[in-house]
Amino acid sequence: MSDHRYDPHEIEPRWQALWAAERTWEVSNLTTGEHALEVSAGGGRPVGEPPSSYVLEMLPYPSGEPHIGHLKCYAVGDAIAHFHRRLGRRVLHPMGYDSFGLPAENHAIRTGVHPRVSIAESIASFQQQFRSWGISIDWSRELSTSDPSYYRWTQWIFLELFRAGLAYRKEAAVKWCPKDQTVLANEQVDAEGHCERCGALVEVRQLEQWFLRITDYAERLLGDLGEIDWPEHVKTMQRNWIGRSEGAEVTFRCEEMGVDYPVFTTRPDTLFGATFFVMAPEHPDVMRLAAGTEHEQAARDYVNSALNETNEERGNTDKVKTGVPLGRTVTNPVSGEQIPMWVADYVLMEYGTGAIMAVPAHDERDHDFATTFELPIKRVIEPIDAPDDEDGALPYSGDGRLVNSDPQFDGMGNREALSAIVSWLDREGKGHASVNYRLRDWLISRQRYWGCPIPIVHCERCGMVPVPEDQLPVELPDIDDYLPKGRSPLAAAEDWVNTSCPDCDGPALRETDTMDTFVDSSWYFLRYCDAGNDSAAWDPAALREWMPVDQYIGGVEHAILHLMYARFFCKALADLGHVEFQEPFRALFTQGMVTKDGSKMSKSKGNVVSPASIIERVGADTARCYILFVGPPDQDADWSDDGVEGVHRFLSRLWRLSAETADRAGGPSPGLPAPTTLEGDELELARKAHWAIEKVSGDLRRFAFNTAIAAVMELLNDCSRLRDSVSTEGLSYALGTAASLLFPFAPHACADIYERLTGERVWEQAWPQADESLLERDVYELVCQVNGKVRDRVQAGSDATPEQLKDLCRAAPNVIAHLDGKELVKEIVVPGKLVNLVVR
RNA sequence: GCGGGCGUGGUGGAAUUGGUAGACACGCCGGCCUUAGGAGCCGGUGGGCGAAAGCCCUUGGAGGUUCGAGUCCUCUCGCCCGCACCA
Repeated sequence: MSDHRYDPHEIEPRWQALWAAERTWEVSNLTTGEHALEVSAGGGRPVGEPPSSYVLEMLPYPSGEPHIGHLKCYAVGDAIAHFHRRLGRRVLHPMGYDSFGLPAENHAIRTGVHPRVSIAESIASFQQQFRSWGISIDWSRELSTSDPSYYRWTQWIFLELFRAGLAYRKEAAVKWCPKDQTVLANEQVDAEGHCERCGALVEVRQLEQWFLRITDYAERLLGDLGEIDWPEHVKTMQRNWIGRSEGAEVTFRCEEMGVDYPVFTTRPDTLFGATFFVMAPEHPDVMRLAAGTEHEQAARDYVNSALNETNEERGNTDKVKTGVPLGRTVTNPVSGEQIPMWVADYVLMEYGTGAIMAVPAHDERDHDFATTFELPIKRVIEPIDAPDDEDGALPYSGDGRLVNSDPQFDGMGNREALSAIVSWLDREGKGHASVNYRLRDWLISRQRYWGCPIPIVHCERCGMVPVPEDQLPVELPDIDDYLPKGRSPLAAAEDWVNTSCPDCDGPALRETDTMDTFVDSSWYFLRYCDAGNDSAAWDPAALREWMPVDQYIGGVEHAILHLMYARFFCKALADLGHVEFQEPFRALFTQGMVTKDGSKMSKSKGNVVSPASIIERVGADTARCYILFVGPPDQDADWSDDGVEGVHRFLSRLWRLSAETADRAGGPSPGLPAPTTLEGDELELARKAHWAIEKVSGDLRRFAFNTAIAAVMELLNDCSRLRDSVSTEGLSYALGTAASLLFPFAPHACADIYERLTGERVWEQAWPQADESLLERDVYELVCQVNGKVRDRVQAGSDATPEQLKDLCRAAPNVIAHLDGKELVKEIVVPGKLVNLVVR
């Protein structure tokens, strides 16, 4: 035994230094001309591989230090990036930081350190650690969303949306976080009505805010999901969030007030069963309707208490229904009946029109309400299977035939009646077919300091005026007091706020709200394509080269918000002529969480495994391999220190055997020559190497990194077993292949091994190709079954005919024993696998 | 309630198209080497019966389709995730 010892602390920094010095992972844009020749050469790319690849992991929020989840995400992305490179593709694999936002600002409030300073420290820490992980990043394109050179273009995009009418201001009932003192997007409030950031109970306030018109894109956001290679559960979440419902808008008229009230319903077929009408407490007409009636005071009390309810209280479906009558009626447009108007908190202002027709016989909620307040319940749909069952349970929401409606509809199937009734409403001018979405417009303004300023000036004479492009960026002024006071801290920066109108030069005030950080991250992947451009957000030619992103990688927690917003931005920018594609991310991979002892890592539980400490102990290659080996990367994985040791042993054995073999060979063998005489163990080992090539290549394409690493482990196990019975050349070939295949997961150790064995750089080598002739075996083990049970195994030639296979099976000793005295009724032959004899 | 997913040895997991269940690893047991081992190497390891050959059982549970089911179908239990008074 020689004194070779696997020492990641020597190996890893050495290769990192080389990659940094040579800028190995940088790619330039072909449009600059530098690489124009390279693309035509094709670089030995296999047929069917596109010339370029954009591999992107979701950009990190730089807070403190990277955690184990980052390690997993970048281990996955880096494996894909390396694999694509070695398939001959030019790979864009950039890095940046989502550096605006509340955590940095709250930290500033606590410590007095300016967010710009604390963010810079975190970024330095992230960058240093990412380099210590050996991730193959093109650092020349690094960006930070809080940098004026970046947010200048965030502001430019905002103004493009503003000019197109896609950014607008309106007063609305909005979610307000009393602790963070800011407005939140609907998506940032959890189901129980808590602020996603700080957990405080969210309140509702009427405020004028900035919105982006994402609802205009609801249909396209839904439809285009069919064209992208995303996990089905993420697409489902987006579909549910968009919440498309088909139905009709039907007008109910209040004759006393002379006002028409449209409602949205998915069940116009039940219109004849509408026995009352309910408005949301927030509906602007509620108090006007109740005024002067005996119910005025009760209605006022009810609305006040409903508005003070939390979402949690109000959303509880088990709660007994509450409401009060308004003392008015509306006309049922099909029956002409006068039905009473009510106000109740089970109707939501933000969905549909804020008012509903109530059909207690065929809707559970309306039924509860009608039961509580003894309102009439009128069945208009009868189940077809039980037409005589007059006492059939109500509410009934299934299909059936119409009863108690109009003679022209009675007896019709309800689905047929639905369209017939809608056509009738349409002809009478009382309604029309309609589609409703759950999706709301995106509220993007925040009354906070550390965000991208909204580039608008408010002028007394000209109104809202966009800041001219040549005056961008509107830079964030430095302030001393970040404390939220219900208006943006920017409002206190008077020198900055007071400005002149770009149009009339008169006195004007700057908009003091900043943008939601999701705006910053909705376009960063475009900026990477042309990160250094200081005359435009991007050169369209640069986007043409890289976009859309070939493989996007990140956590499922962004399944709805970030991924929906980024898709919306692309579609809006495409409509404005700035990009030429509709979908930003062709393929998406969502990695699972890393837990410890079965639960989420957290400081309070004291179960945090820090990447820095694990790398200090076993090195980056081991940490990266372990996190990919522990299980399928889209599933949650529990961190185990014992498991890490196992992977470390594997890398040690691979490195040690390779170093010894390189010594034994007396020097590197360029080109990794395969052994020429292939027989016996030599052949067996070569076959194993080619089996591993085939296995790892397939596994990488389906993100099965755990089985890919297991295949290399098997190859190494064979190398160890056969080390003394094969030639040094044969052993070198197998070990070099192992290193080549494992390189995407353990780049430092594998670069080191490959150089020792061949003198060459593994990342410059084409991905190995399996030799078909070595994948086929001339003999294999034929499984012999009787009645589906394995009874024996015999050697069979690959070229044996089905008849010969049957004969072999029938001749197998243990098969004979089970055939004894039985009648053979059927023989199933699966060539290459098994023969099954069916006997009676 | 609606939608999606999962359930395999002591543990993490494998089985890609309906074709040998348990690859690979952890852990455990035994052995070698060692002054020592939290180093390294070799062997064993789903359960039951058996000296062995071998036989039986086994992928949450119950049925079904099939020559053959972890994989497909029906029902059922348990867990996880998303949405939820969305008209």
